[in-house]
Amino acid sequence: MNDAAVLPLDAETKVIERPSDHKDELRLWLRLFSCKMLIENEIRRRLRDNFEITLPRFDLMAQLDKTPAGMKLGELSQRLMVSNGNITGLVDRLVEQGLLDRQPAPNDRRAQLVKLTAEGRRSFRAMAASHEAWIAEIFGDLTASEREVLMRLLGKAKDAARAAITDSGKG
Amino acid sequence: MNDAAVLPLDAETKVIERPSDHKDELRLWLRLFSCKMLIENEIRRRLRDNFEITLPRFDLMAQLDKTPAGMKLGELSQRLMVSNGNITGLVDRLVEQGLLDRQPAPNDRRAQLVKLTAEGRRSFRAMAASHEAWIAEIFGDLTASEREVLMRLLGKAKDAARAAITDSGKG
DNA sequence: CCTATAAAGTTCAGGCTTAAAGCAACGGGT
DNA sequence: ACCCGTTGCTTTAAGCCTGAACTTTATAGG
Repeated sequence: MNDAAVLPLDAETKVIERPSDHKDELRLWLRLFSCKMLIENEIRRRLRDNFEITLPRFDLMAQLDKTPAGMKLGELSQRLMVSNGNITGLVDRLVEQGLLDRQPAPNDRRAQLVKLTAEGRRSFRAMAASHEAWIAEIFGDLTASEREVLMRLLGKAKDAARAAITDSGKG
Repeated sequence: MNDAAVLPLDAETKVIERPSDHKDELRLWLRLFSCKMLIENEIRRRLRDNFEITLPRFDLMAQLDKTPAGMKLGELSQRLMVSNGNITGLVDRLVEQGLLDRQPAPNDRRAQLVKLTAEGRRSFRAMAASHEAWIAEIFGDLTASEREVLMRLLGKAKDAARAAITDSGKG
């Protein structure tokens, strides 16, 4: 997933002469992947070193911080794009840490509403400030307009991906 | 990590009036993340449904397919950007499946060389063809020049991230 | 040769993640 | 009221992943 792994095209994997291969799309995907991996690993390390928290827990708290009214577990699962059962365990651990609060949802005895506790919110806000600065630092070498273009193209890629997914009958 | 979670800026999280916050970098990161997640989940599903293989195993085999001479475990760990111990287990399972082959490295009794077996190579090549087509399908809505720009900007982001990481004394 | 340091892998505990199966509650149709 | 498909969540088994401690081998300096 590293450039060094992709760029040195040897004789076997030469791209040029083939009429309709798709090596460049593949390279784009690999670069997207490695870019994400690089940043994520660093953020994970800093969250651990500075706040002794894992990235998944931080991400979950970030979602909750945006919705003070609380969220249902299934909603969290959609936002974080992970499986149902994953959220159950993650919330369990955060509740045990005293950062989250589960309560029955009104009008639906199946569902639960999850919120940040006061401590959870305080704790998250402190971390979020640093986190935001780290991200800004990492993307600092890009100009505002480059960031804008990147944002737009990633949006387009995302839409295209979603279209490809529903076409293939994921539902 | 979904746009729906990011775009609806309510009163609390308004961006405009603040002079030097970094919400746009954050949104860029979130979009990169969700874009990767969307594609990865779909690829994982297709690999599973069509070939009964996991994404990490496929990725590892992809690295080995590029270097017929074989790779050391540490090299794999760097390329895939995952930890050492992770590779050990992944290789164990692939060897057990008969897709990989471990052998002692020449001139260094600590190291091992890992290669695809004949079956592993055959198996990978079959999967790789489909995989490449899927990626092309997913990125199909982007024009060649859009892909080129995206590639360049992601490269720049990657370099910037690497710089930020080594600056902070990761060594 | 001897020692110190570094490097390559492994092991371990703990946590993250998925897919699949299961349970309870909802809601529409009859 | 009853059935039935759906939804919200939990549970389980298996696999993925990390960080840290550890073993073995290599390498450099005396």
